[in-house]
Amino acid sequence: MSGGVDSSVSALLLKEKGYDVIGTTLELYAGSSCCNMETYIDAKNVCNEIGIPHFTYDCKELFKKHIICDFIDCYANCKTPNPCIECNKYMKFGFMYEKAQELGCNYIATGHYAKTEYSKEYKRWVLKKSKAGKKDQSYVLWNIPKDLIEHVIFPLSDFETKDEIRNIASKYKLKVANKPDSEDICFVPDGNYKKFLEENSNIKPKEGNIVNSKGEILGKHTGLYNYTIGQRKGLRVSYKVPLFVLGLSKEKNEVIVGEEKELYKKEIMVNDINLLLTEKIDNWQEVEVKTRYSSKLAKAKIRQEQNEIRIIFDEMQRAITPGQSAVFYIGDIVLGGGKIK
RNA sequence: UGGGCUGUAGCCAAGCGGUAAGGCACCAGACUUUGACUCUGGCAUGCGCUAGUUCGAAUCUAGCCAGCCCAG
Repeated sequence: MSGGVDSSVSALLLKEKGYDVIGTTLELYAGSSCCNMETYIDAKNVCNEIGIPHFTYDCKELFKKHIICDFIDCYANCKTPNPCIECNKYMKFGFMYEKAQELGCNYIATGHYAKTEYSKEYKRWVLKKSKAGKKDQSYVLWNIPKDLIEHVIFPLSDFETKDEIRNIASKYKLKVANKPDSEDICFVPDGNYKKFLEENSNIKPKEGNIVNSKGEILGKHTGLYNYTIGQRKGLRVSYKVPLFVLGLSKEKNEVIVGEEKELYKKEIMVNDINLLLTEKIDNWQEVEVKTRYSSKLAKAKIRQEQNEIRIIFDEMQRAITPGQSAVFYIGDIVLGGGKIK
Protein backbone atom coordinates (compact mmCIF):
# COMPACT_ATOMS: atom_id res chain seq x y z
CA MET A 1 0.00 0.00 0.00
CA SER A 2 1.47 3.27 -1.15
CA GLY A 3 -0.83 5.49 0.81
CA GLY A 4 -2.54 6.44 -2.44
CA VAL A 5 -6.15 6.06 -3.45
CA ASP A 6 -5.79 2.98 -5.61
CA SER A 7 -4.09 0.66 -3.16
CA SER A 8 -6.28 1.92 -0.33
CA VAL A 9 -9.49 1.19 -2.18
CA SER A 10 -8.10 -2.16 -3.26
CA ALA A 11 -7.62 -3.16 0.37
CA LEU A 12 -11.05 -1.85 1.22
CA LEU A 13 -12.77 -3.79 -1.54
CA LEU A 14 -11.05 -7.02 -0.56
CA LYS A 15 -12.06 -6.54 3.03
CA GLU A 16 -15.65 -5.89 1.94
CA LYS A 17 -15.62 -9.08 -0.08
CA GLY A 18 -14.70 -11.01 3.03
CA TYR A 19 -11.04 -11.64 2.47
CA ASP A 20 -8.74 -11.70 5.47
CA VAL A 21 -6.61 -8.74 4.43
CA ILE A 22 -3.20 -7.61 5.59
CA GLY A 23 -1.86 -4.26 4.44
CA THR A 24 1.82 -3.99 3.58
CA THR A 25 3.92 -1.03 2.64
CA LEU A 26 7.34 -1.44 1.12
CA GLU A 27 10.06 1.02 2.00
CA LEU A 28 11.81 1.34 -1.30
CA TYR A 29 13.92 4.43 -1.38
CA ALA A 30 14.45 7.18 1.15
CA GLY A 31 12.94 10.34 -0.17
CA SER A 32 10.88 8.77 -2.90
CA SER A 33 7.25 9.69 -3.40
CA CYS A 34 6.14 6.20 -2.41
CA CYS A 35 8.45 6.03 0.57
CA ASN A 36 8.26 8.87 3.02
CA MET A 37 6.68 9.43 6.37
CA GLU A 38 3.43 10.61 4.84
CA THR A 39 3.22 7.42 2.83
CA TYR A 40 3.49 5.20 5.88
CA ILE A 41 1.13 7.27 7.94
CA ASP A 42 -1.48 7.41 5.21
CA ALA A 43 -1.23 3.70 4.56
CA LYS A 44 -1.41 2.87 8.24
CA ASN A 45 -4.35 5.19 8.78
CA VAL A 46 -6.25 3.59 5.91
CA CYS A 47 -5.63 0.18 7.42
CA ASN A 48 -6.90 1.41 10.75
CA GLU A 49 -9.96 2.93 9.13
CA ILE A 50 -10.90 -0.29 7.38
CA GLY A 51 -9.81 -2.48 10.25
CA ILE A 52 -6.91 -4.54 8.95
CA PRO A 53 -3.36 -5.03 10.22
CA HIS A 54 -0.56 -3.16 8.54
CA PHE A 55 3.11 -4.01 8.16
CA THR A 56 5.96 -2.04 6.72
CA TYR A 57 8.99 -3.74 5.24
CA ASP A 58 12.34 -2.17 4.64
CA CYS A 59 13.48 -3.25 1.20
CA LYS A 60 15.71 -0.36 0.35
CA GLU A 61 18.73 -2.60 -0.25
CA LEU A 62 16.84 -4.86 -2.61
CA PHE A 63 15.35 -1.88 -4.40
CA LYS A 64 18.74 -0.36 -4.86
CA LYS A 65 20.17 -3.61 -6.15
CA HIS A 66 17.48 -4.34 -8.70
CA ILE A 67 15.84 -1.08 -9.62
CA ILE A 68 18.26 1.78 -9.01
CA CYS A 69 21.25 -0.09 -10.38
CA ASP A 70 19.37 -1.15 -13.47
CA PHE A 71 18.15 2.40 -13.97
CA ILE A 72 21.67 3.77 -13.84
CA ASP A 73 23.07 0.95 -15.91
CA CYS A 74 20.53 1.57 -18.65
CA TYR A 75 21.36 5.24 -18.93
CA ALA A 76 25.07 4.46 -18.86
CA ASN A 77 24.48 2.28 -21.90
CA CYS A 78 22.36 4.69 -23.89
CA LYS A 79 19.11 2.96 -23.09
CA THR A 80 15.94 4.39 -21.62
CA PRO A 81 14.78 2.30 -18.68
CA ASN A 82 11.32 1.80 -17.28
CA PRO A 83 11.97 1.19 -13.58
CA CYS A 84 8.32 0.45 -12.80
CA ILE A 85 8.65 -2.80 -14.67
CA GLU A 86 11.67 -3.88 -12.64
CA CYS A 87 9.98 -2.80 -9.44
CA ASN A 88 6.93 -4.89 -10.19
CA LYS A 89 9.04 -7.91 -10.98
CA TYR A 90 11.35 -7.77 -7.99
CA MET A 91 9.48 -5.85 -5.33
CA LYS A 92 5.72 -5.99 -5.57
CA PHE A 93 5.49 -9.37 -7.26
CA GLY A 94 8.74 -10.73 -5.88
CA PHE A 95 9.64 -9.63 -2.39
CA MET A 96 6.06 -8.89 -1.36
CA TYR A 97 4.88 -12.31 -2.45
CA GLU A 98 7.60 -13.94 -0.34
CA LYS A 99 6.46 -11.94 2.65
CA ALA A 100 2.85 -12.84 1.92
CA GLN A 101 3.75 -16.49 2.02
CA GLU A 102 5.55 -16.03 5.31
CA LEU A 103 2.37 -14.48 6.65
CA GLY A 104 0.37 -17.42 5.40
CA CYS A 105 -1.45 -15.49 2.69
CA ASN A 106 -2.79 -17.23 -0.38
CA TYR A 107 -2.92 -14.16 -2.53
CA ILE A 108 -1.31 -10.80 -2.99
CA ALA A 109 -3.19 -7.82 -4.33
CA THR A 110 -2.16 -4.43 -5.67
CA GLY A 111 -3.95 -1.34 -6.89
CA HIS A 112 -2.85 -1.81 -10.48
CA TYR A 113 -5.40 -1.44 -13.24
CA ALA A 114 -5.05 -4.97 -14.54
CA LYS A 115 -6.92 -8.25 -14.33
CA THR A 116 -6.23 -11.90 -13.66
CA GLU A 117 -8.57 -14.62 -14.80
CA TYR A 118 -8.67 -18.34 -15.45
CA SER A 119 -8.71 -18.95 -19.18
CA LYS A 120 -10.42 -22.09 -20.38
CA GLU A 121 -8.87 -21.64 -23.79
CA TYR A 122 -5.34 -21.62 -22.44
CA LYS A 123 -6.13 -23.79 -19.43
CA ARG A 124 -4.23 -21.50 -17.14
CA TRP A 125 -4.44 -18.25 -15.21
CA VAL A 126 -3.77 -15.27 -17.41
CA LEU A 127 -2.91 -11.61 -17.02
CA LYS A 128 -5.33 -9.34 -18.87
CA LYS A 129 -6.05 -5.72 -19.53
CA SER A 130 -8.38 -4.05 -17.06
CA LYS A 131 -11.41 -2.08 -18.13
CA ALA A 132 -9.64 1.20 -17.46
CA GLY A 133 -8.85 1.78 -21.13
CA LYS A 134 -6.12 4.36 -21.39
CA LYS A 135 -5.16 3.97 -17.74
CA ASP A 136 -4.72 0.23 -18.00
CA GLN A 137 -1.46 -0.89 -16.43
CA SER A 138 -1.07 -4.41 -17.72
CA TYR A 139 1.84 -3.04 -19.74
CA VAL A 140 4.01 -2.60 -16.66
CA LEU A 141 3.26 -6.10 -15.41
CA TRP A 142 4.55 -8.19 -18.29
CA ASN A 143 7.69 -9.18 -16.45
CA ILE A 144 6.13 -10.61 -13.29
CA PRO A 145 6.71 -14.32 -12.62
CA LYS A 146 4.32 -16.40 -14.66
CA ASP A 147 3.46 -18.77 -11.85
CA LEU A 148 2.34 -15.91 -9.67
CA ILE A 149 -0.63 -14.88 -11.78
CA GLU A 150 -3.04 -17.27 -10.09
CA HIS A 151 -2.00 -15.84 -6.72
CA VAL A 152 -2.63 -12.24 -7.66
CA ILE A 153 -5.84 -10.27 -7.29
CA PHE A 154 -6.37 -6.87 -8.87
CA PRO A 155 -9.44 -5.50 -7.10
CA LEU A 156 -9.63 -2.53 -9.47
CA SER A 157 -9.80 -4.68 -12.60
CA ASP A 158 -13.36 -3.83 -13.53
CA PHE A 159 -13.40 -0.10 -12.92
CA GLU A 160 -13.31 2.15 -15.92
CA THR A 161 -12.19 5.42 -14.39
CA LYS A 162 -10.23 6.71 -11.46
CA ASP A 163 -13.23 8.81 -10.44
CA GLU A 164 -15.10 5.65 -9.53
CA ILE A 165 -12.24 4.67 -7.25
CA ARG A 166 -12.17 8.08 -5.66
CA ASN A 167 -15.93 7.94 -5.13
CA ILE A 168 -15.58 4.69 -3.25
CA ALA A 169 -12.84 6.20 -1.10
CA SER A 170 -15.08 9.18 -0.38
CA LYS A 171 -18.06 6.99 0.37
CA TYR A 172 -16.03 5.16 2.99
CA LYS A 173 -14.59 8.46 4.16
CA LEU A 174 -10.98 7.49 3.54
CA LYS A 175 -8.76 10.50 4.10
CA VAL A 176 -6.74 9.73 0.99
CA ALA A 177 -9.77 10.07 -1.30
CA ASN A 178 -8.55 13.31 -2.81
CA LYS A 179 -4.84 12.67 -2.75
CA PRO A 180 -3.40 13.68 -6.12
CA ASP A 181 -2.36 11.03 -8.62
CA SER A 182 1.28 10.15 -8.41
CA GLU A 183 3.40 10.94 -11.41
CA ASP A 184 7.05 10.72 -12.28
CA ILE A 185 9.40 7.99 -11.19
CA CYS A 186 8.86 7.38 -7.48
CA PHE A 187 12.52 7.76 -6.55
CA VAL A 188 12.82 10.93 -8.61
CA PRO A 189 9.89 12.86 -7.16
CA ASP A 190 10.75 16.16 -8.83
CA GLY A 191 10.97 14.48 -12.22
CA ASN A 192 14.56 15.57 -12.65
CA TYR A 193 16.10 12.21 -13.44
CA LYS A 194 19.17 13.90 -14.88
CA LYS A 195 20.05 15.41 -11.55
CA PHE A 196 19.36 12.07 -9.90
CA LEU A 197 21.87 10.37 -12.17
CA GLU A 198 24.51 13.01 -11.62
CA GLU A 199 24.14 12.75 -7.85
CA ASN A 200 23.78 8.99 -7.53
CA SER A 201 26.00 7.43 -10.17
CA ASN A 202 29.28 7.78 -12.02
CA ILE A 203 27.42 9.34 -14.90
CA LYS A 204 28.57 12.91 -15.30
CA PRO A 205 27.82 15.57 -17.90
CA LYS A 206 30.05 14.90 -20.90
CA GLU A 207 29.61 17.23 -23.81
CA GLY A 208 29.71 15.92 -27.36
CA ASN A 209 28.45 16.57 -30.84
CA ILE A 210 24.93 16.50 -32.15
CA VAL A 211 25.12 15.16 -35.67
CA ASN A 212 22.70 14.24 -38.45
CA SER A 213 22.67 10.89 -40.18
CA LYS A 214 25.28 12.17 -42.65
CA GLY A 215 27.62 12.94 -39.76
CA GLU A 216 27.41 16.72 -40.10
CA ILE A 217 27.81 18.50 -36.78
CA LEU A 218 24.74 20.55 -35.91
CA GLY A 219 25.33 21.38 -32.27
CA LYS A 220 26.53 20.25 -28.88
CA HIS A 221 24.84 17.91 -26.42
CA THR A 222 25.25 17.95 -22.65
CA GLY A 223 25.66 14.21 -22.04
CA LEU A 224 24.05 11.21 -23.70
CA TYR A 225 21.92 10.33 -20.69
CA ASN A 226 19.96 13.54 -21.23
CA TYR A 227 18.45 12.21 -24.45
CA THR A 228 16.13 9.48 -25.56
CA ILE A 229 14.93 8.29 -28.96
CA GLY A 230 12.22 10.48 -30.39
CA GLN A 231 13.05 13.41 -28.16
CA ARG A 232 12.58 16.86 -29.67
CA LYS A 233 12.91 19.31 -26.81
CA GLY A 234 16.25 20.47 -25.49
CA LEU A 235 18.37 19.96 -28.59
CA ARG A 236 18.94 23.70 -28.98
CA VAL A 237 19.49 23.20 -32.68
CA SER A 238 17.50 25.39 -35.03
CA TYR A 239 16.70 23.86 -38.38
CA LYS A 240 14.15 24.07 -41.17
CA VAL A 241 11.97 21.50 -39.47
CA PRO A 242 11.82 20.01 -35.98
CA LEU A 243 14.61 17.59 -35.28
CA PHE A 244 14.28 14.44 -33.20
CA VAL A 245 16.80 12.16 -31.57
CA LEU A 246 17.31 9.13 -33.80
CA GLY A 247 20.03 7.40 -31.85
CA LEU A 248 22.89 7.67 -29.39
CA SER A 249 26.44 6.60 -30.06
CA LYS A 250 28.28 5.63 -26.92
CA GLU A 251 31.53 5.08 -28.82
CA LYS A 252 31.58 8.53 -30.43
CA ASN A 253 29.68 10.24 -27.63
CA GLU A 254 27.28 11.58 -30.26
CA VAL A 255 23.59 12.29 -30.39
CA ILE A 256 22.25 11.50 -33.84
CA VAL A 257 19.27 13.56 -34.93
CA GLY A 258 17.03 13.72 -37.96
CA GLU A 259 13.60 14.51 -39.27
CA GLU A 260 10.49 12.90 -37.93
CA LYS A 261 10.09 10.54 -40.88
CA GLU A 262 13.44 8.98 -40.00
CA LEU A 263 12.06 7.82 -36.64
CA TYR A 264 9.95 5.03 -38.03
CA LYS A 265 10.89 1.36 -37.91
CA LYS A 266 9.20 -1.78 -39.07
CA GLU A 267 11.22 -4.47 -37.40
CA ILE A 268 12.87 -4.78 -33.99
CA MET A 269 14.34 -7.37 -31.65
CA VAL A 270 13.66 -7.75 -27.95
CA ASN A 271 15.60 -9.68 -25.32
CA ASP A 272 15.12 -10.43 -21.62
CA ILE A 273 11.85 -11.97 -22.64
CA ASN A 274 9.16 -13.23 -20.31
CA LEU A 275 6.25 -15.24 -21.60
CA LEU A 276 3.15 -15.46 -19.44
CA LEU A 277 0.93 -17.54 -21.64
CA THR A 278 3.11 -20.18 -23.22
CA GLU A 279 6.54 -21.67 -22.70
CA LYS A 280 7.76 -20.45 -26.04
CA ILE A 281 6.49 -19.05 -29.28
CA ASP A 282 6.61 -21.45 -32.18
CA ASN A 283 6.40 -20.07 -35.70
CA TRP A 284 5.05 -16.64 -36.43
CA GLN A 285 2.41 -15.42 -34.05
CA GLU A 286 0.04 -12.56 -34.79
CA VAL A 287 -0.24 -10.20 -31.86
CA GLU A 288 -0.76 -6.60 -30.89
CA VAL A 289 2.27 -4.87 -29.42
CA LYS A 290 2.75 -1.92 -27.14
CA THR A 291 6.22 -0.45 -27.38
CA ARG A 292 5.83 2.13 -24.64
CA TYR A 293 3.55 2.81 -21.73
CA SER A 294 1.23 5.20 -23.45
CA SER A 295 1.27 4.11 -27.05
CA LYS A 296 -1.48 2.54 -29.05
CA LEU A 297 -1.45 -1.14 -29.79
CA ALA A 298 0.16 -1.99 -33.09
CA LYS A 299 -0.49 -5.13 -35.08
CA ALA A 300 2.56 -7.24 -35.64
CA LYS A 301 3.95 -10.71 -36.17
CA ILE A 302 6.43 -12.07 -33.69
CA ARG A 303 8.74 -15.06 -33.66
CA GLN A 304 11.04 -16.38 -31.02
CA GLU A 305 14.69 -16.78 -31.98
CA GLN A 306 16.54 -18.46 -29.12
CA ASN A 307 16.26 -16.06 -26.19
CA GLU A 308 15.05 -13.18 -28.25
CA ILE A 309 11.92 -12.29 -30.13
CA ARG A 310 11.73 -10.67 -33.53
CA ILE A 311 8.87 -8.25 -34.09
CA ILE A 312 7.71 -7.22 -37.54
CA PHE A 313 5.04 -4.55 -37.45
CA ASP A 314 2.29 -4.33 -40.00
CA GLU A 315 2.87 -0.59 -40.08
CA MET A 316 6.03 1.37 -39.32
CA GLN A 317 6.28 2.44 -35.68
CA ARG A 318 7.57 5.74 -34.40
CA ALA A 319 10.50 6.19 -32.01
CA ILE A 320 11.09 2.65 -30.88
CA THR A 321 13.42 3.05 -27.92
CA PRO A 322 16.01 0.58 -26.60
CA GLY A 323 15.43 -0.21 -22.93
CA GLN A 324 11.68 0.24 -23.15
CA SER A 325 9.46 -2.79 -23.06
CA ALA A 326 7.55 -4.30 -25.93
CA VAL A 327 4.49 -6.10 -24.59
CA PHE A 328 2.53 -8.60 -26.65
CA TYR A 329 -1.23 -8.94 -26.42
CA ILE A 330 -3.61 -11.48 -27.85
CA GLY A 331 -6.91 -9.72 -27.49
CA ASP A 332 -7.00 -8.60 -23.85
CA ILE A 333 -4.53 -11.22 -22.68
CA VAL A 334 -0.88 -10.43 -22.07
CA LEU A 335 1.18 -12.98 -23.93
CA GLY A 336 4.47 -11.64 -22.61
CA GLY A 337 7.08 -9.10 -23.46
CA GLY A 338 10.73 -8.18 -23.69
CA LYS A 339 13.16 -5.33 -23.63
CA ILE A 340 13.82 -3.53 -26.88
CA LYS A 341 17.42 -3.93 -28.05
C1' U B 1 41.18 51.15 -53.24
C1' G B 2 37.40 50.34 -57.23
C1' G B 3 32.91 47.15 -58.69
C1' G B 4 28.85 44.03 -57.01
C1' C B 5 25.73 41.94 -53.17
C1' U B 6 23.66 41.69 -48.28
C1' G B 7 22.03 43.59 -43.36
C1' U B 8 14.24 41.91 -40.36
C1' A B 9 13.94 38.08 -33.08
C1' G B 10 18.87 33.49 -30.43
C1' C B 11 19.01 30.90 -35.83
C1' C B 12 16.69 30.73 -40.73
C1' A B 13 13.30 33.65 -43.36
C1' A B 14 8.63 36.27 -45.85
C1' G B 15 7.60 41.12 -46.93
C1' C B 16 9.12 45.26 -52.13
C1' G B 17 4.69 52.28 -49.70
C1' G B 18 -0.67 50.98 -45.88
C1' U B 19 0.78 49.93 -40.29
C1' A B 20 6.17 43.21 -39.00
C1' A B 21 3.98 35.90 -42.19
C1' G B 22 6.08 31.37 -41.08
C1' G B 23 9.67 27.64 -39.40
C1' C B 24 13.47 26.24 -35.82
C1' A B 25 15.08 27.28 -30.85
C1' C B 26 13.40 28.90 -26.16
C1' C B 27 9.64 29.74 -22.10
C1' A B 28 4.83 28.63 -19.65
C1' G B 29 0.64 25.57 -19.13
C1' A B 30 -2.23 20.88 -20.44
C1' C B 31 -1.65 15.59 -21.00
C1' U B 32 1.23 11.54 -18.28
C1' U B 33 2.01 6.46 -12.08
C1' U B 34 9.01 5.87 -16.73
C1' G B 35 11.99 8.89 -20.24
C1' A B 36 9.74 10.95 -24.44
C1' C B 37 6.00 12.41 -28.03
C1' U B 38 1.62 15.51 -28.56
C1' C B 39 -1.57 19.78 -27.66
C1' U B 40 -2.49 24.98 -26.18
C1' G B 41 -0.44 29.65 -25.21
C1' G B 42 3.83 33.20 -25.09
C1' C B 43 7.96 35.15 -27.86
C1' A B 44 10.51 42.32 -32.72
C1' U B 45 6.15 49.52 -30.57
C1' G B 46 10.16 47.39 -34.31
C1' C B 47 13.21 45.76 -39.66
C1' G B 48 22.18 47.93 -39.33
C1' C B 49 22.51 53.56 -38.03
C1' U B 50 21.17 58.69 -39.19
C1' A B 51 18.61 62.14 -41.95
C1' G B 52 14.97 63.00 -45.81
C1' U B 53 10.43 62.24 -49.24
C1' U B 54 5.20 60.89 -47.82
C1' C B 55 -1.14 61.40 -44.73
C1' G B 56 1.67 56.87 -43.92
C1' A B 57 8.44 53.88 -44.74
C1' A B 58 11.17 47.43 -43.18
C1' U B 59 9.71 48.83 -48.10
C1' C B 60 11.60 55.11 -51.89
C1' U B 61 16.16 58.73 -51.55
C1' A B 62 21.01 60.27 -49.41
C1' G B 63 25.04 59.60 -46.17
C1' C B 64 27.39 56.48 -42.76
C1' C B 65 28.55 51.56 -40.50
C1' A B 66 29.19 46.19 -40.81
C1' G B 67 29.72 41.51 -43.46
C1' C B 68 30.42 38.68 -48.03
C1' C B 69 32.10 38.14 -53.18
C1' C B 70 34.93 39.82 -57.54
C1' A B 71 38.98 42.81 -59.28
C1' G B 72 44.06 44.57 -58.00
